[in-house]
Amino acid sequence: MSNVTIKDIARRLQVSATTVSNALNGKPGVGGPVRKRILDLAKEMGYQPNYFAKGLVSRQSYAIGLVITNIADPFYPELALGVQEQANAFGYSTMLFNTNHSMANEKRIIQTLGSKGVDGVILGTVQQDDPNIRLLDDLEIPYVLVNRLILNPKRASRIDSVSLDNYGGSYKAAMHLCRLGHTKIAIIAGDMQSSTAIMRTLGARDALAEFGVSVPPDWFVACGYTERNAYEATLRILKQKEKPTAFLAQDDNMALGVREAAFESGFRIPEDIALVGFNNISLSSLKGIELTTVDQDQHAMGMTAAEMLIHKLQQSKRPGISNAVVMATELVIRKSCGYHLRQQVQAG
Amino acid sequence: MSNVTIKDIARRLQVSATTVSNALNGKPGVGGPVRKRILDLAKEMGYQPNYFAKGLVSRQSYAIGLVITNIADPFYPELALGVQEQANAFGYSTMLFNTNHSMANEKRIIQTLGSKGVDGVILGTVQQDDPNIRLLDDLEIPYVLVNRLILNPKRASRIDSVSLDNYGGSYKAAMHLCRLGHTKIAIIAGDMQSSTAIMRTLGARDALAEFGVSVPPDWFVACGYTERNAYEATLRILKQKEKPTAFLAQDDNMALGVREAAFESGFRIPEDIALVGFNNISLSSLKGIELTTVDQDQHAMGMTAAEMLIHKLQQSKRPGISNAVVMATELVIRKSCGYHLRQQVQAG
DNA sequence: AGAATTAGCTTTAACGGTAAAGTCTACACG
DNA sequence: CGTGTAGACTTTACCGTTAAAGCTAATTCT
Repeated sequence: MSNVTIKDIARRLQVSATTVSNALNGKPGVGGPVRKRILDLAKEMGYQPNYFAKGLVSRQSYAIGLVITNIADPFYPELALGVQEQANAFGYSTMLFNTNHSMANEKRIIQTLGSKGVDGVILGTVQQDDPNIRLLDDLEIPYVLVNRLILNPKRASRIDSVSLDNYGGSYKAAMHLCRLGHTKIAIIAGDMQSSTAIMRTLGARDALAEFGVSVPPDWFVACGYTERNAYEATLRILKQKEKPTAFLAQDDNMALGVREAAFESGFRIPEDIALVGFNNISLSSLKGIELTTVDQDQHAMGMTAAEMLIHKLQQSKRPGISNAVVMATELVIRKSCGYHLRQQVQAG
Repeated sequence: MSNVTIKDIARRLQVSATTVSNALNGKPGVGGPVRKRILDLAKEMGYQPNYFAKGLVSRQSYAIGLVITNIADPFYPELALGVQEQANAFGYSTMLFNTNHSMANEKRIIQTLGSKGVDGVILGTVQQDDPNIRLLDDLEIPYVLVNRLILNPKRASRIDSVSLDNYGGSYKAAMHLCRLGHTKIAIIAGDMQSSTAIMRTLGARDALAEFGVSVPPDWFVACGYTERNAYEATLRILKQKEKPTAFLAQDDNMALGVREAAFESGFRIPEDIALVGFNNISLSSLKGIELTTVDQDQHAMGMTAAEMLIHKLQQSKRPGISNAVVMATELVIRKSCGYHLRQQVQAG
């Protein structure tokens, strides 16, 4: 941090500190020649305004916090990138924090964020009964939820959010399996405290119901979005006498866990077992994986969330209007459900 | 940000602001009963110290910057996670920035970081003739290089860094191909301005030289670490009359690009073409991919870099000692080179 | 007992920047 | 020719916290 201050410049030019400040900030009340001398000297001396002093006066940090579960989960990097690009475009910086799915961590992070004076927070980790929303309210930190939301309509109506059409995406995925004739379907769900898992489960069940299909309790496992847990759950399911012919994973990572477990148990995908994921992470398109999954645009979601937050920060006072953006999802049909095989049969 | 200040507490308790400050910071000179009353009231009123005021006095932000090329590159999330975990453990927060491989962005980011008053920077994007190192010096921001370094011994001796044994890892990878009998080997290199690519190239060439193998100019392509470029370069190489039997990719992403291009050109891996990557990103172990690659511990690298930086920040003045940690690499043999086929042949 | 120390507090000043209210000059206007 | 006023600048005060120095009364030392 350079240690040239406004006062140093003022002293050298025999003017007051206020004049220097005004000149540097393009404010009126400074004559042309003086202004030029100030600007020139500031550049020459490498003047950098002191962030803390500015923040102390303006109460603005131009920093926002992004809270996610874990940046190493392939779902998040694109989202984080979107947030950062948009934030930077508006002159904001981003502080990234990982909760590792722990509410206690979430709490600590929010407190840290508060004490660091961030202007706002983008929260991607809320759970349904999350007390930390209250904490944000108490600390008077503006926030926007991303990817997840609060379903309770009483609370939701006052909260800004950017989320996915999880219900619709999951509905489409389940429909796809039903149309391919599957009736024995297992659901590998995420964390049922998260709105994503709740809505994806709802969408899937509604689609299955239309075909009169229901999922036996043994075949519905909530795995908390980890590949490892999905892998183990699948091994267990595939050891049972009665086996499903299709797996609906609520996340591509978990789909990969299912995939590994299926292979290890001696099944082929898609010939023996059909598999659908959710999120369309980059590696799901790789040759040999070619996972049928639900696509959405994490990057756009991140950008939208950042834009929404900054917009909120920039309007002087809370106008009482809350905004819930829902982003579209799209089923991407690749090979893990065997749809391509069916087409060949039809053709022949 | 709560707006309870030390002065509010002082007024309510009829003591001076300094006494409140001392009590809250556990400093001596405050009597037991008064101290207790201050602490209780502070908690009751929800006092949060003002970050800017504290920073203005202490000149410490307890924030560090992490500069990488792109968080969406699977190489970085684990590194970022390691940095953050270690930083948090020492009470520091992390601001993440992506250069997108642009030096101009890197410059702007460093300036932003300077003006935000970060205590130090972990830089994962330096190039060989990088002028932004000078910028960091000028701004007097302590920094540590991670993953990349400055090779020029004159400059390097004064710079802290955490890097990989890129030479050794690449040497081992190339050796593996040579021992399998390959003599027609293409190298898909990264950005030759980066130390990683330079050292990996050196290691590979030295290993090949031991077997009398050299790489024709057409078969050496610097792709700037992107899957897309690697894909295109491979398509081009595989259209030539003379084709390599093995590809040495300096990065797993690029290896995946090679893989897709090879499949698309009608070749099988490993039967027709052997492939080695570098980094051992998580998806390289997936069934059907099973990429032979060079493993290292990004998480540990991130943690080490953060620890080194914070250690540097905490020792009062520059002791003049610089520290260059090199982390081990290990060849992970999977199926993309056909080593497992060869064993079967030997066994049969 | 008188001097020296100590605990427990207060006052002052400073960190760097800026808003608000002043001062001073030059010039326009009736 | 006096008055008003706009422009260029300065002075003062404050943001919230803390370091340094100062004060007072009680305690310890000799």
